[in-house]
Amino acid sequence: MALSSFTDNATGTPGGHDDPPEVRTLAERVFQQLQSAIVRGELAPGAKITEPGLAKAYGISRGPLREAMRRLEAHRLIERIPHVGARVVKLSMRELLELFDLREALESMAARLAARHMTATEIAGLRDVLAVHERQEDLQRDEAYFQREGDLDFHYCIVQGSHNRMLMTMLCDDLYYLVRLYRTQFSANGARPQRAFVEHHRIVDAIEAGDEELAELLMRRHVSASRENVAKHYAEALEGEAGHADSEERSTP
Amino acid sequence: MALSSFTDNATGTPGGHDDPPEVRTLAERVFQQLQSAIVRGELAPGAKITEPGLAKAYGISRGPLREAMRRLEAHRLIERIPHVGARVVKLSMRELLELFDLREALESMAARLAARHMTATEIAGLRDVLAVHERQEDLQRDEAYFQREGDLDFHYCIVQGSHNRMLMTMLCDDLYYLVRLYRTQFSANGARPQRAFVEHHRIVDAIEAGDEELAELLMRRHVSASRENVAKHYAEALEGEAGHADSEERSTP
DNA sequence: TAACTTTTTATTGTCGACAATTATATGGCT
DNA sequence: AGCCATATAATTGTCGACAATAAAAAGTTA
Repeated sequence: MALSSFTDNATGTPGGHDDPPEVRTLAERVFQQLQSAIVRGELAPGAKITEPGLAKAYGISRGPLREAMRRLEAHRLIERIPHVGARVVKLSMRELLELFDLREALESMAARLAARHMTATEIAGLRDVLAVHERQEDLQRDEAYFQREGDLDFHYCIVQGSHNRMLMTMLCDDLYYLVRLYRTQFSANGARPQRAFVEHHRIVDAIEAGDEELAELLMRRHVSASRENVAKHYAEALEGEAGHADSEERSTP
Repeated sequence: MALSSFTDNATGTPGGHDDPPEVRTLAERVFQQLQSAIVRGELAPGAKITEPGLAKAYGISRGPLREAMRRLEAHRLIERIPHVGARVVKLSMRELLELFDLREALESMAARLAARHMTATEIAGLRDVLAVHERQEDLQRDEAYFQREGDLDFHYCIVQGSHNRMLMTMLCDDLYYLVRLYRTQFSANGARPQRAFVEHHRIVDAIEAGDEELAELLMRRHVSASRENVAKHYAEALEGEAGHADSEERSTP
């Protein structure tokens, strides 16, 4: 059971093909398209979003577009100021570290619940995901993919295994999109694949053993280690280039 | 510093007075009004929300109303089905327990961060909140108030003390409204004020001592105890009245 | 030239109306 | 009577246009 519904979810980048009426309402469709565009970096962080521009670009009216933007705002992918406008969110390093704190709290709980509720078939599916990652890593050393999407697939499975629907929506519908946004924004290759890989295996072992506390602890360390890794890379990059004029005010015509 | 911005936030229930231009846009105003109406139970759980009806009731057009509804949907206060309609959310017992798991994860993290980051003045303000609660409880035994709003004020302060803005918005803007909704929906008086009170004090002690792990542990137990208390009450109420015809399909004219 | 005021422009907020879809009511058939 | 098909009604989805606000440009004065 290799899930691909999370990795490639965007139904129709501009020019895509969606013959079956996947989503029946315009607002829903443009929401997904904008969500994907922002997460992939096609809409630059901090870029101003002008309603007539986007409406014309997507060939729809401003009504559904505004509803989609309201949803994006609630998901923290854009920031709006009344009577002024909306901009694509631009994560600062501080907010990135805050995001890791949230992940540590929520995903460790997810691991605990997964150890309590996950079925045998679900655990088998989780092992399959790890096997796919191992093959991917072993054959072509495509660490970027592993760290970028595959890692999230693993965490995605754990959350699903928690059988807590609120936790699932909160992590998968909200936080993970921010995580992916940060990964494209900071071009964070992460690059500690083999270590993360063995940590993943240990977590699955704990889940399979039904050891709630161990699963929680290991997941907590796993996320915390990832956080420290990011913080370290950031500190290095900071002293490497001190003071650079960053491009501001990019707009979308 | 007794904060009242969370307890009584609703700017203008129908018939209220808001002379200064508090919120400048209609969509924002009707969003807050609907949010308050839902949480207070003025809009019954499961009630169908019809757009022309609400638009006429609030004296606005359907455009801003739909934007407000999209925000309510993202905050999980209403549920929408395309081309069918929207209903006020109706928390099941399972979802309520899921909510407690989320609170346990997030608020324990908040307590840990509060122990790390809270300033002396913030801790003093927190003590003031507890003092107010003590007076309230001691003088008039108004346990309902204490358990209903005051308890949330305490948790609200802790979250503020975490200095994690993402955590703040996630708990205060999303989860706490669901908590209040559940409290009105289940008419959950809770009724373990003195025990919760001493637990609150212990948590503040740990925060003041800067003991991150203890603060986290105590908060975790505190939320978990509240969860078990609710589950127990539910089990009792369940065997008390077995099989009752519940009113369905209440609409808002 | 620099700073302030006024005018112009563009974007956002709001509204009413039409089209598409679903729910409801009516009528016909076994 | 009960069930299915049709027709009606109501609600949702979408659009274009106007009003209100903010940003940008032009003009004026020291």
